[in-house]
Amino acid sequence: MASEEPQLAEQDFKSARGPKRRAIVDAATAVFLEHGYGAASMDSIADKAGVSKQTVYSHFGSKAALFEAIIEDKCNELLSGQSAPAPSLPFAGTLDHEQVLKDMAENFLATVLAIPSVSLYRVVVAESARFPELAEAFYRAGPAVAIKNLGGLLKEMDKNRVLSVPDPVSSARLFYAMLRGDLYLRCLLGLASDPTPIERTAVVNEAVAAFLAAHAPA
Amino acid sequence: MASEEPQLAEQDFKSARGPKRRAIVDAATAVFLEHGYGAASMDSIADKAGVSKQTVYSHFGSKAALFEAIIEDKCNELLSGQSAPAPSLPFAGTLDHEQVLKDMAENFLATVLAIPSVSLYRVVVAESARFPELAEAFYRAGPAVAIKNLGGLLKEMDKNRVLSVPDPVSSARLFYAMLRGDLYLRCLLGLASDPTPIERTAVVNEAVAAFLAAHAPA
DNA sequence: GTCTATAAAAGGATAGAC
DNA sequence: GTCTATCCTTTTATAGAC
Repeated sequence: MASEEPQLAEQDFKSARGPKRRAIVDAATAVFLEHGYGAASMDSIADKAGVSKQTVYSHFGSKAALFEAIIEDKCNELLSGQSAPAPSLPFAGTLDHEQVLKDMAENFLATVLAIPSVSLYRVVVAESARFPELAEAFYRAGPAVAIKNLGGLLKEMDKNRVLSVPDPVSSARLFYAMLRGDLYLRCLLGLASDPTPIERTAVVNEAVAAFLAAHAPA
Repeated sequence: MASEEPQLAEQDFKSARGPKRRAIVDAATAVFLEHGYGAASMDSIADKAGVSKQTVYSHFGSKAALFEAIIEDKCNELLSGQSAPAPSLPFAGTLDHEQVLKDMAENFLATVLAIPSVSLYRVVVAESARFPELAEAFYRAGPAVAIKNLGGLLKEMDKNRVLSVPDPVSSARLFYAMLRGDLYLRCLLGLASDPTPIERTAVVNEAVAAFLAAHAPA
């Protein structure tokens, strides 16, 4: 049944069936990320998209359905930067492992400290009780992938004896925890906003230094 | 002006002016922490408190004012466990510094992973744009105090040469960042709930071990 | 102070024309 | 598919009696 309507590719989710859909998606994304689920109204989304409210309901059946579609899509988009399986593993031992970790840390922090990621995190955490599937989708698209990739890299470094990493997955978790430090917390609370590259680098250097000291080869 | 009405002590905030006020505070706390600001209705708070809605408005003028009073109070209450200035500093050098750090870490994790703290954090982060004063009050009552206290302790340990801590405040931030790891994230997302002491201890041991390795005396 | 109504407004969702 | 107009529930806030 319904075999004539195949699953939409990621690009089609936004643009398929006319340009109005794209306008709705863009508007809903902006409104939900800025105001959260409760404070976002279907009226404001329709206004911002330049369409009538009924058109919004024609494309997405309800506010909850629209929210789920937008947020799940945004999880995959924003966190896809962490999906790269890291530098090709066979070369991990020959590269400067400190620089590899610093690059990964920089990339991670630049992503998660950016305003869209902070907004997405706020919304997902706030609505995790009402939309548990979104919380799970967020975790799977972001932290889970990042941990898995870094874990693989650390395992390789352990084999090459440049680091001592008896439990690569735990160490990967610890590494990202170190990066999600005080600066991240202050961004989430709105006390700091859009940190400069200098601030990010300071966090990266401190975390990598501590991580290397804790995993020095025997 | 108004000098005849002194500032209320913390206890009086809840119980002064009749027991109904206390019932309202308790009900509002429960409802706001469970549902967040937007999804909480004044009707549900009045119902849960067993009073009429008008009584709620008589004590607190508006929903926003009630929210601010409740959340700020809860920040001070929940995070006061971190306010103890740590074991008396003169003895810091003579105690087992590893055990001191483990105890602090245990105490910290037991506090922040508990359901009320997780709920409070969710609400404050979610509403940080609408109530920036609450975000600041949260940071000052919790993370700022904890960092300051641990920083003082680390400074003492550095002087006593049991650890090498050139920048005590940065190291304190790093220590707490390590503790707010994957388990904490999963609790915020509702993917894990009320972790067991065993799970907490595993995080504590890993974080303290890494921290000690990174700050081994020269 | 406290309660029972009652505004007054906002917001989610639908009907029906084109 | 899209729009205008409307329904109806929820919700903040207030009026007025006791």
